[in-house]
Amino acid sequence: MEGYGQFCPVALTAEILTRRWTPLVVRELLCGSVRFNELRRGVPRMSSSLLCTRLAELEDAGILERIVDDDGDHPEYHLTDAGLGLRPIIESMGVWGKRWIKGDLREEDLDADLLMWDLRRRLSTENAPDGRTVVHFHFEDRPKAGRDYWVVVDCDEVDLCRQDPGYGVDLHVVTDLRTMTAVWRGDERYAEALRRGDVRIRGPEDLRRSFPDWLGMSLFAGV
Amino acid sequence: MEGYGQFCPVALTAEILTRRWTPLVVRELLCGSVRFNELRRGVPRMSSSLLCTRLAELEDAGILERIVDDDGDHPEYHLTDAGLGLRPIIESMGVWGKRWIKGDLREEDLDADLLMWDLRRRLSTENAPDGRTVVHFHFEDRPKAGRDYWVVVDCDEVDLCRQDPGYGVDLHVVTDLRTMTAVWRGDERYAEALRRGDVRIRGPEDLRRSFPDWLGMSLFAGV
DNA sequence: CAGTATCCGATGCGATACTG
DNA sequence: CAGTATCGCATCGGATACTG
Repeated sequence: MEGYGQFCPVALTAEILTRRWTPLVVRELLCGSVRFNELRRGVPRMSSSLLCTRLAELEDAGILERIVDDDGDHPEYHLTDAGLGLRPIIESMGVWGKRWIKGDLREEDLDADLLMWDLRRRLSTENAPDGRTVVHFHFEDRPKAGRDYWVVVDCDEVDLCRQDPGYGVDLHVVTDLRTMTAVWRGDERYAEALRRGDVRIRGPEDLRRSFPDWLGMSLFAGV
Repeated sequence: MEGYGQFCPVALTAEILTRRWTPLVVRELLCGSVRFNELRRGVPRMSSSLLCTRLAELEDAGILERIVDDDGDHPEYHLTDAGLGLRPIIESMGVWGKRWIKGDLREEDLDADLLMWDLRRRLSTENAPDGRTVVHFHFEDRPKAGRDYWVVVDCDEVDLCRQDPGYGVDLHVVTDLRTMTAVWRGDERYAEALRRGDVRIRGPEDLRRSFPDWLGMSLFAGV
């Protein structure tokens, strides 16, 4: 891509930051992803080759460092100070999007994998019950293959599975993807969705009650 | 351009805002440009057809309104509230660029037309001398055709000319484009450039002395 | 002044396959 | 797991010319 031919700092920043997928890769890094395949899950529709290219560009721009531990060969990508400095940009993009992009989400922007991956990351282990808790999410409007997710919360670890991990399920959540996404984004209140029956929940009373406290929501839900 | 297929507000914003030239068009609008050809001068390397397309996209996105006065047909582009809400994004991009993009400006990012157009806009008429003042900028490193600019300050109006307006010149500024750009961006202090002889100035003592007070600098010079 | 229209070329990017 | 390599198409956008 050609540059803009402008000395203005906005233009110089735009040259780096407005390439396709780049803001989302930075968002993932800011959210704490460090491994290649972690990043991939945050931008599932991006090809691995393009992710590679973008990571290299970001490294060239001094935004991240690729760190290879000398014993293992599991590289990690860490934001530099310059990279951390991008937070206000990404954050204000999120705030603006939440505030001003109106209307229902497009069908093609719903993505259960992504939703569950985000949810996993923001789930509050502190507020979750002690011991191991398994939550089964069932998106009844999805095709069979992509309908079920199990979230295993154990101490400060959260695992996301596509198969029943076999420990038994403590809490069943039955809903549709659009509703769960809206709740996650803070477009809709959990309690309200529950009341309307768009979310159904099955399990012991105390778990059902505490669930919304540790479920977590999008970073921008508050806007 | 395909979307990102994500419900995340950052992704939704990025779909609109990261198209080529779009952030710069928004920057111009935020700086107060409202007419088509005003905007063009702020993004001189952008083709008029593409500017058209972008303006239409921004209108569709609810970021600006195209206002046609019913008597004349001189449309104006005004940011909506949503558009004004983009300021934090553009501003943080500028701040980041100023802070973190290091090294000398590339030769191809120097642009005398753009510099003078920016400078015209930020010149402080309040601090300028009373009556009409003509400042002649001469970029000695530029080819003959793009070397000379005259800035006419009169009350609260500032005009930029490519020909000597013929009122006589009150202040001559001789420099090179890189130095003037660096001073404008706040990378270099005016006084320092003057001392080093990279800027030479000719005219009455009082004008020479007050000049830096009303010359103005980039919005991001302070960073 | 404020755009449209048209054309064409580069290249960005998606898809797919392959590797240590 | 963490990438490379290759290929080919679509489309974006630059250039240019034209208009009311």
